[in-house]
Amino acid sequence: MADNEQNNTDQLYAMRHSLAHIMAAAIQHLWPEVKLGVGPVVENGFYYDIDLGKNPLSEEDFAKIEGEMKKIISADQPFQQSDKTIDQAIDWAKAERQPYKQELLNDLRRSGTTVAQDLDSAELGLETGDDSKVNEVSFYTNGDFTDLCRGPHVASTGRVGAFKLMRVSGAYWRGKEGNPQMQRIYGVAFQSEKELRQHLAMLEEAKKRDHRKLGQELDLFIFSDLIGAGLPLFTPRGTVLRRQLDNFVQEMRDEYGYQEVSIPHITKKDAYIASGHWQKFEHELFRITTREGHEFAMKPMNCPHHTQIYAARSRSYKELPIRYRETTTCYRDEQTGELSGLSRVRAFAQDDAHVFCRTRHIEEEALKVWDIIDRFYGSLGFDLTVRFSTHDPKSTDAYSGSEEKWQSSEDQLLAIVKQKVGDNYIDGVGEAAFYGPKIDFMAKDAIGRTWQVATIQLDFNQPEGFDLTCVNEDGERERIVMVHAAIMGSIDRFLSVYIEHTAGKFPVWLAPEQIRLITVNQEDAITKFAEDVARRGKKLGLRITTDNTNESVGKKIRTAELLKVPYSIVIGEKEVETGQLMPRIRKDIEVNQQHEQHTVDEFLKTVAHEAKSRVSKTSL
RNA sequence: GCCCAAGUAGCUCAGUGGUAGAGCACUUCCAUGGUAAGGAAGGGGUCUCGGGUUCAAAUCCCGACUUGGGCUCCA
Repeated sequence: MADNEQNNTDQLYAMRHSLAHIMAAAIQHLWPEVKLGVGPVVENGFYYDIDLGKNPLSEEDFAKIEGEMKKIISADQPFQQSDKTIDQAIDWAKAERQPYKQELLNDLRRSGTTVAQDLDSAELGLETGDDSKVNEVSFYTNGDFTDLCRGPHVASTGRVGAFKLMRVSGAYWRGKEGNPQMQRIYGVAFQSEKELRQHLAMLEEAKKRDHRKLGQELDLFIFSDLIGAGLPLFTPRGTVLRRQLDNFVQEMRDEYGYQEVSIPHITKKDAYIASGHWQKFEHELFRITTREGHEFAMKPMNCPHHTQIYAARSRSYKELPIRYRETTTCYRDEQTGELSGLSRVRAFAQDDAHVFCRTRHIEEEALKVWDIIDRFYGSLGFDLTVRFSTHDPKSTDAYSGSEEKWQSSEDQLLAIVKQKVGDNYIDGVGEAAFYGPKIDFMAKDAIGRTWQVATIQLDFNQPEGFDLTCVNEDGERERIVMVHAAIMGSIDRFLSVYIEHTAGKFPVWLAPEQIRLITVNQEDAITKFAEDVARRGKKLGLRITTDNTNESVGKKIRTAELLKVPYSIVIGEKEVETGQLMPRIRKDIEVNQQHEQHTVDEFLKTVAHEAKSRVSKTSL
């Protein structure tokens, strides 16, 4: 990062941090009884956690708060730093009746740290030098408001740029479920009005692209109160999308020697005891008790089932790697508050695959998966970043297996990461699965947001749990390893990302409906001609429909346009006479060639070729 | 699961204690149309569900369900 860029980043941080204080001060002016939590800087802005007891504030209060903030800003009060000893600080918190601050300070005195989260130490006046014992804490004052704070701040309240309060939501004190719920007031802030406006415009754009909205408008999927929360139902159009995306992935996998398998959706609980999932995820399983009292569960993942296909007979090292793939639905009893559109559901299709292999195969197998990931996301227009997700040595009970095993498998994966991207990856300490480290892929979408998508996981634990072996060159049983790989991850979740990425303008190969024929009227010759074109299109594998309804041409064009059909073609007397088509092409595909004439065959073949080659741009 | 907000026709929404509304969609009729909404008529709602307050509840209160914004969680 260039120096002045770094300066800008620091400056923005100080502005946002200062705004958190100004907001807290404003809220305290308006509600003197407010109990303050912490108020850090977050992406695009800041928040402050507050507690107003039984009279919480609502978004309707924002205008009032912003007004008060503006007063503080125009007063241009200087931010003044001062130090207190811990005891003085605790006395201050008591005198101010700020129990949350007092709790933080007490923790600080007790242990030299607030124990909880990184967040806290960023908030506190902690100077955690070499010595963990802290004696002094830092405060900042502006006007009549003083807060425990490490800084930095801008020089005075007049220098905080442009901001807007966005929303209020619940948040647990110090992020712990057992703690009281506070209110978190979010604001966004930028150096200039222009940047703020740009950010708000991006949010508007995101709203327009919301996959829940587009799913409704483009007739892709629905939810039913009768069926239940988090259980999406896909319409014929949505199902085409899923099928096409999945075919793409599975065809690539087959190139690399994967074989499709097929498993039932329930299993005895014993499978999850063996895999280690039971003790960790017992409460997130949909459980079923048979009439004879046996306990089953809906499968929340597929690895245990797949291991049993592998383990059904003894395997020679010569057969390895064995690669199973399967796109199949998994079921997880997610908490209702976590459900959201297609992003988080209770039943979702995974494009899952498991490679059973020897340690020496890991690199090659991981690189094959990586290759599929590159091709898939490349062709859909996503940029990927890589996260190397490792275990957190500090919380050992979250993971299975010995520290030694973890080290060696992480070293192995890291070598692969380095080979592919050098140092160009994010460290994901604590992001590993409980059974092994992962390489996770984050896709950046068309409006700059990133989403976790694909994953390659190394697993040395389940082969132990299920006693998976092969017979090696010496005739001995040798422990194997598993590589888990999902390209889309969950198709449902991937669709939510992809719908928002494309704003519903799917490339021809994915479009639920590729060509729509629009008849000018319902005369026999015209209807017959349209039927003939449709028949020929279908023969070429195209998804082609005819709108022969008794509506005006303008209306029918509008309908096709709203459904974002790539090609619509008006069919009237002219077409019947000349045998030429003048396609109306969706604007994002190709602007210049609207209404150029093509023979029916020429047009259909070009579109069919376009669909088959999975390119995004028309070559008409 | 927790905090806050919302739920009115298939969809988007108006209606705030006194007989349920609009636009689009749907049905029928008229018009037979040329690149983003032709015209008319009609059908459709126990106001999510269950309790309560009231002479009277879509409207106020409580609970459940669903949705949204967060928190917590995510194999």
